[in-house]
Amino acid sequence: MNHRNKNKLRKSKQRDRILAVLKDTQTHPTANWVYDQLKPEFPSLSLGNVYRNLNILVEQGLVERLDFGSTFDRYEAKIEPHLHLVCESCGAIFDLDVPGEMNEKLEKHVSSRTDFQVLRQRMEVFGLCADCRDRDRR
Amino acid sequence: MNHRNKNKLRKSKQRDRILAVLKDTQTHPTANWVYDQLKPEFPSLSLGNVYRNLNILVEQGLVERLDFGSTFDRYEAKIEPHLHLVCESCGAIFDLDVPGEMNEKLEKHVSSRTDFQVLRQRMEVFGLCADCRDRDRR
DNA sequence: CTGGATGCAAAGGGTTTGCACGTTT
DNA sequence: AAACGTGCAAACCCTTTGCATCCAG
Repeated sequence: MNHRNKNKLRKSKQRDRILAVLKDTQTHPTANWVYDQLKPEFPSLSLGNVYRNLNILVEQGLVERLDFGSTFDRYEAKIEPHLHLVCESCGAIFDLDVPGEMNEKLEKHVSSRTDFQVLRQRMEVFGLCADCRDRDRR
Repeated sequence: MNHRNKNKLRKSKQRDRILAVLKDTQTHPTANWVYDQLKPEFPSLSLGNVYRNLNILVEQGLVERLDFGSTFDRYEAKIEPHLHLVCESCGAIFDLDVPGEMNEKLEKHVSSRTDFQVLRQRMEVFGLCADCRDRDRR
């Protein structure tokens, strides 16, 4: 898919800042949002380059690509495993910790029944956030 | 997003067959795969119409759209909640049951800590399937 | 008859890529 | 100097949509 060699990566201010922006935010931004954030800082920045660097960061394992039902990808800097609460009405995404031991339990469950080697997990809950639920009640 | 009225849906052989194909398969097909399956049966079938009907079926809650990292959507007929094992090497997707009570536990966890109303859950595990793991060992 | 369903082809829209130039090592 | 990084714009590709036609109710 990609023939970049991990050992040959150079420093790049743009890439550094893209990662920093992702680490700073509590949201789960789109590539375009990241682009908007950095455009003032790098007036010549191109959206294509944001995509390129996001892909590199994902390859490096520093950033995770999120794929919800929406039409475009969202990204987040990799942190502790956590649960995503996705509002199906307004699209907001909230983070929550995973119930204790649940990750371990799930992995054991898979290992005990299959030969699949688990590298990472994803748990998501879809529904209505408080605001949208209230709005629907009117 | 869509202004179709659920009460005004008519029967359609194409839509019936699309759902049937999804129910018959153990895989998690793309729209194009479904199209290929049905093209011999409906020589005039168009890919656009497959997409239209898949969207209708998703709206009706009969089919679920899956969004993994791949470039195109996959679909599956709605059945019992289950776990997806996604191979990051070959893209294969396997189903597995969810450990007992885990769904309930997760929902209680969310309800007890937020005002988020849970409608559905998604649990996925990414890693390497047996074949790909063996291949990597060579 | 009426209005949803379909085929066809064109348009959409997020993401990727080729190329020439800029930058890091 | 060599090779990766960037900007720009065009290309990609899956998905959606407009429109004339078809068909179920």
